Amino acid sequence: MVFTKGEEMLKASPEQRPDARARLLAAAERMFAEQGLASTSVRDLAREADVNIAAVNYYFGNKENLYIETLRHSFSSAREVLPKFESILEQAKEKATSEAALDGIRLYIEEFLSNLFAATQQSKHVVLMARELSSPTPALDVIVEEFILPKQRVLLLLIQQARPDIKDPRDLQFYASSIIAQCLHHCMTLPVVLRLHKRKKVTPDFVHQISTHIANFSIAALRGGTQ
Amino acid sequence: MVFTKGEEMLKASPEQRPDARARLLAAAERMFAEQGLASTSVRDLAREADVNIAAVNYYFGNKENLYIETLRHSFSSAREVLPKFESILEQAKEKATSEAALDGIRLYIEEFLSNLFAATQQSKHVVLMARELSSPTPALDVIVEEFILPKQRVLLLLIQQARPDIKDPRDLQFYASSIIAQCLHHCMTLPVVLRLHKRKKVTPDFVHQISTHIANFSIAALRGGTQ
DNA sequence: CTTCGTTTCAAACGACTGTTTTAATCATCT
DNA sequence: AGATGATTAAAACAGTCGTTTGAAACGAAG
Repeated sequence: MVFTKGEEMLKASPEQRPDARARLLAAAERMFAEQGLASTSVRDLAREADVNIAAVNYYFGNKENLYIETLRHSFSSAREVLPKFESILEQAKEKATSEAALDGIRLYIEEFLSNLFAATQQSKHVVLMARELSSPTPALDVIVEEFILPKQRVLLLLIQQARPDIKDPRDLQFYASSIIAQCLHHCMTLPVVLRLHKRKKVTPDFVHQISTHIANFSIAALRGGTQ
Repeated sequence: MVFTKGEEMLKASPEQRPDARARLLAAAERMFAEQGLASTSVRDLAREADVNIAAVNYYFGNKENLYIETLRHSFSSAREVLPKFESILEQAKEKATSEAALDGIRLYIEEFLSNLFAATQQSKHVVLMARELSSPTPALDVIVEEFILPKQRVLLLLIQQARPDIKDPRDLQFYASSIIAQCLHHCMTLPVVLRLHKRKKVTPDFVHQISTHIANFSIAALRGGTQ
C-alpha cells in the first residue's frame, strides 16, 4: 500500500500527461466542487480522470481521504497568490497615509474578487470552501489557518492604516468582515446574484462592476465613520 | 396515489401527535439541514419520523419531491415575518425623508439578523438555503421567488428613498446586495466568524454588536456616496 | 532473460440506495 | 353487519455504492 508519495521518485517521462494520482486529484477538485462529496461516486471520479476504479483506494486509501487531500491541494495552490496581497500592503505602508491605505483596499478588493471568479473556472477552492462552511469537516481548520488568516491579516493592517482612530481590534475585525462578506457573497451565492441582476452568466465586465461597487461602498463607509 | 392532501379532510383526532406527513416534513427539515439531500437516506428519514419507509413515496411521490416540499414548508414558515419588514417600509414611507429611510434600513438589518440567528435554532431555513446556494437544485427557484425576492423588494425601496439620486436599478441592486451580503455572511460562515472573533458561541450581545456594525457601516456608505 | 516492486485492470464483494409491491390495518359510512 | 377508501406494514425490487481481490502489465535492476 502506497498512499503517500513523496518526491523521492522522479518521473522518467516529464513530457507525458500527469500521472494517475495527479489526474485523480484534478478530477476530484472539479467534481467535488460541482457535486459535493456525497454526490460524487468513485466511479464517476475514475471515469473522469481516465483511471481505474481501484486507483482511488490505491493512491488515497479511501474516498474521504481523497476528499481531504483534494482540499489541501486546492487551497495550497490558491495560496500562491498571497505575495500579491503582501505587495499591496507594502506599497501602502511606504506612503503611510490614510489615502494610500484606501487605495490599497481598493486594489485588495479587485485582486480578491478576480481571484474568486478566476477560481470558479480553474481552481475551485471557493466552491469547496462554501461547501465546507455549510457542512464543516475537520478540513475546515486547515482552510482557516493556511488560507483565510494570512489574507485577513493584510486587510486588517490596511484598515488600521486607513483608520488609525480605530483602537479596538474587534472593530477592525468587523470592518474586515464587512468587506470580505461582500466579496464572498457575490461568488458564493452567484446563482442567486445572477438572477437578481437578470444575467445569464458572469462576464469580466460584470466582475469589474462588482469590484468597483464594493470598493466604492466600503471606502465610503470607512470615510464616513470618521466624521 | 395521494401526493397532495388539501384541507378537505378534517382530522378526527386534533389532540394527537402530528400525522405521518407532518412528522416526515419535520424530520426532513432537521435531517436535510444537518446532512444535506444526498447524505440523508429515506430509511433514516422514516426511522427519525417514526414512519414506514413507504410513507415517503405515498405522501410525496419520491425523495426529491419531499426535499422540495420540505424547503417550501421551511421557507413558508420563515415567510411569516414578512409583514414586519413591510411595516418598516410603511413607516419610512410616511415620513418620506431620506433620514427616515436610513432609520428603516437600520431596523431592516436588525430584524434580518435576529431572524437569521433565531432561525439557526428553530427553523432551519438558513442552513437549507446555504446548502442550496453551494449546490443548487431546482428547489432554488422556489427560494428565490417566495423568500428572497419579497424581502429584497422592501430593501430596494428603502434604499431608493434614502438615495433618490440613484436612478439606475442596477446600482440599487448592488447596494442591496452589499447589505444582504454582510448579514448573510455572519450567519452562513458562522464557524469561521466566531473563530476570527475568538468566540466560542453566539450570544445575543454578539448579534447586537454585529447588527449595529453592519447598520453603521452601510448607512455610512449610503451617506458617503452622495457627496 | 529473470526477478522484483510498482502500477493497472476487470471482476466481484456485501452493503446500502430509492422505489414498488402486496397485503394488512384502520376509520368511516350505509 | 359489511363495504369502502385511506393509511400503514413488511418484504422484495433492481440498481449503485465504496471497497477488495487476484491477476495481468509495466519498467528497472540483477
